[in-house]
Amino acid sequence: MASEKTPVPNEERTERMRARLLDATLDVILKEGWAKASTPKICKQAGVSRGAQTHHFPTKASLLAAALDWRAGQYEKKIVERLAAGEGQERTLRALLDGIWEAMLDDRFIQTGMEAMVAARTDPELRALLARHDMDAVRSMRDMADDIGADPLTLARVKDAIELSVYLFRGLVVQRGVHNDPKFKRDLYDKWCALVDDALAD
Amino acid sequence: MASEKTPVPNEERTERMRARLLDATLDVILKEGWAKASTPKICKQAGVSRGAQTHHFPTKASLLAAALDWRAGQYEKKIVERLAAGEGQERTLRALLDGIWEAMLDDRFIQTGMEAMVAARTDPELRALLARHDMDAVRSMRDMADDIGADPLTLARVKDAIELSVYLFRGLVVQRGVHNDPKFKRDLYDKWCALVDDALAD
DNA sequence: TCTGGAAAACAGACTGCTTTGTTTGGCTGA
DNA sequence: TCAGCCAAACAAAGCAGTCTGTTTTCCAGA
Repeated sequence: MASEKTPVPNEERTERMRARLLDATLDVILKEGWAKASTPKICKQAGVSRGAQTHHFPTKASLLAAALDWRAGQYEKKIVERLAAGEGQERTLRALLDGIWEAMLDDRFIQTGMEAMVAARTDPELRALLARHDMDAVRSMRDMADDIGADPLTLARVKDAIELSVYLFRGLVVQRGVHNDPKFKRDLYDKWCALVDDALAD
Repeated sequence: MASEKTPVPNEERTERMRARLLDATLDVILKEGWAKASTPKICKQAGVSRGAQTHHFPTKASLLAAALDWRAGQYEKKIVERLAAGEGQERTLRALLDGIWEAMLDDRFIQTGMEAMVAARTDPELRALLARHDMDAVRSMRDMADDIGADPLTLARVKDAIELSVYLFRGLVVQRGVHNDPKFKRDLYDKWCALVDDALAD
């Protein structure tokens, strides 16, 4: 009658359930903050029983770690995609900064990352995990400068400018938690770009 | 005999108790992180009963708010003192940045501030409080540039550079929770100063 | 100056709630 | 049948806020 049985393979079921949980984990961290992100809330957000959650992720720490791993992968992908999108246009430092800046504006990835980084200060396991993610992220941002045609000396300076930009943007993201004013952010970004331009155009 | 009774005035008793609690609050946030800073832990750290804590601070939120207010005041004082200390030497942008940078290295004030700022994103009351603190802090940092003899046009640029520095340093503080490498930090600071020098020396 | 009650400061127990991890049992695809 | 998947109940622990009782300071009136 009504029940058309479409058997779902176990492997796929597992994959779906994990994805829903990881997704919900980031959602809850984003909405409630790191401190108030509890497993019951995550399960409710995901529409999953707590039994299912504990089956796939026995401890809360394992769930959070998996979510952050997944997050890092998605973020990396996002950066790469954004680079590929601007394949045609000229490669300038400004274009790179614009790309990083826009990627940084994505709440879901950046805000959860900041929450995790701050929490990692007092959590050794989390710290080790994020240290790896962070090194990868910074390195890939620096490497983006390789496409700019530049002599080795200025290339190093450009890469340093990019790295500094990353940290500055992170500071602005934290700032955003306190004042969320798009215009203010935009102005500051423009000032930053002007400063970098002046510095590198000697 | 043995018990020389020196009655302590209520006013002073209150002041002492409050100070111990506020101090312990920052200690616990620093050591355990925002999420795990509970009132029992704070009381234990302060060597105070929970009854006393609830007497002076009926809710946890009121305790945290008071501690952050106190922190902001201390931080302001610290900056002013540092400025006064270098009264004799010449006022340059570099000297100002050095001062801000050193003040930023103080765990007790900065790390607790970062924890609070991130938590404030999902806590409207905390957010309002920190928004005020932050505006005051940034403004006072900008005002520090007034002592530098400079024409109005470059003065504005110097102030912008200071503000950008503040956000950059905050990004580095967050970074510090993940990698705490003094040399790395120092190198990055030097690169930053070089960049600013290049930008403003046109 | 002395004194007795009011008010404040403090201590500790208790309540209701939330959280995390475990366990028990039914269900489904292999 | 059997192993993995999932749901719900359960146990232990921790937390915030309230309440009761004790000690200390304050202050007004004799």
